[in-house]
Amino acid sequence: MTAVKESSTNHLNKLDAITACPVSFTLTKIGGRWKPIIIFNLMTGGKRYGELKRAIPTITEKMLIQNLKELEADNLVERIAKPVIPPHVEYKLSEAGKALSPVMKSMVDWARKYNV
Amino acid sequence: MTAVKESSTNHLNKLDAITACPVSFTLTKIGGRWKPIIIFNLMTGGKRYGELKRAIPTITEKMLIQNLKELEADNLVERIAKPVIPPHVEYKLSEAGKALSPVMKSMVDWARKYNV
DNA sequence: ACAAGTACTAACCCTAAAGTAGGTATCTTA
DNA sequence: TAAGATACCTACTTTAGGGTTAGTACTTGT
Repeated sequence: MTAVKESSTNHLNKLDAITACPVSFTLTKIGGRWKPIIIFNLMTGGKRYGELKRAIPTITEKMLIQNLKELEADNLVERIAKPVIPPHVEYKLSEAGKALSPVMKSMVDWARKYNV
Repeated sequence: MTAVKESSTNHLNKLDAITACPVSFTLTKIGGRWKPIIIFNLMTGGKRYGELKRAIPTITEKMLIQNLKELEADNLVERIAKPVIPPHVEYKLSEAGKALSPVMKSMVDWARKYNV
């Protein structure tokens, strides 16, 4: 999906961090510009591709599916496609995805207390 | 410190995310390759520059001070320099920095439950 | 016949984050 | 006199994340 140079120090350090530090591991799953926002939007229930797109107006379609695919590959999100025309695809949080809510909540609490 | 193109869509989207989503805000403070690791190392108490460097062998000096400076600018870390030769500088978590421990803990818990 | 709605895909480019390689100052100790 | 210890700094290069633009398939409504 995104070409990665597996021999680069950059990549090796990343792997190191992920395996050595659980926080880093979690961050690779929910980090990035869009994942927290997508997950947040799915917290209130499953949504169609188009609904997500409208809910997050500034995201491009490329970023939206790319992130959805990654979340799906990481088993944080389930994709439910109904074989109809026009397509009907719903994305919803998996168990692991829902289990992120305490993580998100603690971050929100911290942000509210210590922002500016 | 790091030249930023303020007019880029990339940058604008980032600002959007930070202001709209508290999770994104928190992630800008503790995200990246090294910050979680540095913070984790400071959780057990203040440490000198050199101690941190030895505790995180794969980090380069550039990345170490760069991240320490950012953490300091964000008031997550305090820098205490004793005016002696050779220099003696200690870094310790601020109140806001210590307050991250529930955030880190929830991430660790999630990682332990849902990794692989 | 053509636009609209749906959920994507692929090619390409730009930039911020990370890494590489070198240098600085001051004092103590050998 | 020169090496070692300490905490940095600067210029440069590489990598990966994000953005832009265009196009796909299939059917319904006009």
